[in-house]
Amino acid sequence: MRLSNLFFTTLRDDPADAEMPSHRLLLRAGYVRQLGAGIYSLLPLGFRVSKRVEQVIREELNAIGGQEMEMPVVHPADLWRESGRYFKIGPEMARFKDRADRDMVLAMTHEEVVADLLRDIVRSYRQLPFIIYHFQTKFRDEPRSRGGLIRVREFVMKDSYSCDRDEAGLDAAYWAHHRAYTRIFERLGLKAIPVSSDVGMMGGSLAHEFMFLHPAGEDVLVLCEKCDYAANRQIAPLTVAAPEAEDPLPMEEVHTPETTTIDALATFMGIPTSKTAKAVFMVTGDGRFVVAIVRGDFELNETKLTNAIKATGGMRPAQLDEILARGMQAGYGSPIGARDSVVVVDSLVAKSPNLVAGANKPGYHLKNTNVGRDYTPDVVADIANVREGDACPNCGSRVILRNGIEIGNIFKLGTDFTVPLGAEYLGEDGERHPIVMGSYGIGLGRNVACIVEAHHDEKGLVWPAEVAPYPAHLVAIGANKDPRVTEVAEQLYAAAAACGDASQVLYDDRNESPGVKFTDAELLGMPWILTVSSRSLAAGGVEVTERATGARSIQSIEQVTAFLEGRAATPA
RNA sequence: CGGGGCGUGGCGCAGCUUGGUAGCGCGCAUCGUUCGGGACGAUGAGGUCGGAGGUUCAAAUCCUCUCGCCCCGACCA
Repeated sequence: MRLSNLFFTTLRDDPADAEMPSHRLLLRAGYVRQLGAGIYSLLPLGFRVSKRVEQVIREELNAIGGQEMEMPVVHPADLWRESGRYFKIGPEMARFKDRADRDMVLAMTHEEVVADLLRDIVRSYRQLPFIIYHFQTKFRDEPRSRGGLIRVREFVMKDSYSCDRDEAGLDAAYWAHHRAYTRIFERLGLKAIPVSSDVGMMGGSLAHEFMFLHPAGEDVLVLCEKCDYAANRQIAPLTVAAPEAEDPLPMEEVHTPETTTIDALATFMGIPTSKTAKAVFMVTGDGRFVVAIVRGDFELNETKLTNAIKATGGMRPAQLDEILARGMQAGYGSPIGARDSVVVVDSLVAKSPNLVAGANKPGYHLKNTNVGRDYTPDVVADIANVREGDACPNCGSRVILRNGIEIGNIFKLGTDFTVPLGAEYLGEDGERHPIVMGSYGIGLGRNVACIVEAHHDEKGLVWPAEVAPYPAHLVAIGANKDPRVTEVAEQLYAAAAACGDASQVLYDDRNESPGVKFTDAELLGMPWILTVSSRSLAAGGVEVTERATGARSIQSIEQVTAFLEGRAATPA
């Protein structure tokens, strides 16, 4: 491809809106353009990267027996009513009516469509198992998109679905995906850590997320310093030992002015935060008011809380008036005196004697509160966040916390969709059984962005060869001074073009100064920069620069030609 | 949804406080010179100042409403 003809432009200045390197560089180098919040166009260069990522995924999924197909983006709402998700999912699902006034939705994912196809097509156990997948657009109206391409509302995802006779089959398909994902991320140049994760709105019994470590990641991972334990903090169990038993002391109200935070309270009382109980007021999506009690030295884990009380529709912090309406007091909140509420107490609180809790009265706390004696929780469960340095649930060593970006996930769905939709097969035993499903996703754009996060420098993009839009960037310098430069450059370009894909090389044939061409070549980030100039010709051929290392050498025209024709792995 | 910020030519920005003919850098076009690290000169094109309403003799500037985008949080896979 000649740069003089490529649909792109590079920007000298950083766009004001772009903060993350991936966002900034992909905009500046002319790979993508933003259309709206969380909605992007892929320009030809960006599209080629995306297609190459797609190809890596395709190859590895085909290798585990995946069959590629395509499912629609627009679905009848009835299908989502059948699974129940039409009612469970909030405004993040786009809903509209067609001209005949039928309710329609934009696909957020495709479990329903798969289950619908299964009930239509699968009759016998002989047709199982199989894995189907597609690359398709999803729309999720996230309340907030951020970080450029990392978190968008419209995106292409590879989603695959395993369909099995039983749990054992699902298990095999699940781990086959696990292995395929490991190979995919390796090939993409992404260090991906598989972590155990919450099953979330997908339901199911087992799930892993493949995480790319990044400070801007929205998930917190719990990683063991010693062993290979790795989990999303949303589900990492708390392993903190119960404090030593104490005799319960009489409960006592104390005046504690202006101590609306745990820190202020602990300082005022002269006690460690671990001797306090913190009340967090939440409202569930299904309308319940929750008083969650964790120890003062811990934070509430909303995912654990959600699971502990089987809340649907998520959870939000309660508003002040909602708290007051139930006779409780923000800043001095307490389970004692809670009414019209679900009281959920963290397991560790239940084992910690004589804690200082709020009195539900401004300026007052209660000393020596004890679960069971002073109040009776509706639920006792592990609802607190693991902290850095806590003990690993696996080996007991210290855990560390890191932020991560989810670049892929695998879920054991089981029969969560096939039962409600009636996707069954007739087994060898002559009985009807629901098909057992798994669901596995990888977001293309997010992976592209993470590849950039992992592979760039101050000059620009540095694509791994596996996903680079072109293997090489050919730069002609001083073409109007020395006709041989044009001659050789054109000859190299023709050699690349002649071997099938006319796009083996990006050829900067523009009438630009050397500085512009070099700067753009580095910004665009092809793995090899091939410079033809009077100087290189005098030295015996083409100057070959490896983008990643900056290593330069002069190579013969024959050698470079062999590379461009695919006969040599590298030009140097 | 809460908090904060920003909308002025393709990109980055000034002008707004104190109303008075819309500016700068880069980019773009043409010509010439240049050609191994974002060249130089000359000439030129390009903007309903996000939108609507209002105040005023006069609005980019003041007021009201509204739309959009970014960041933090809530939220979400």
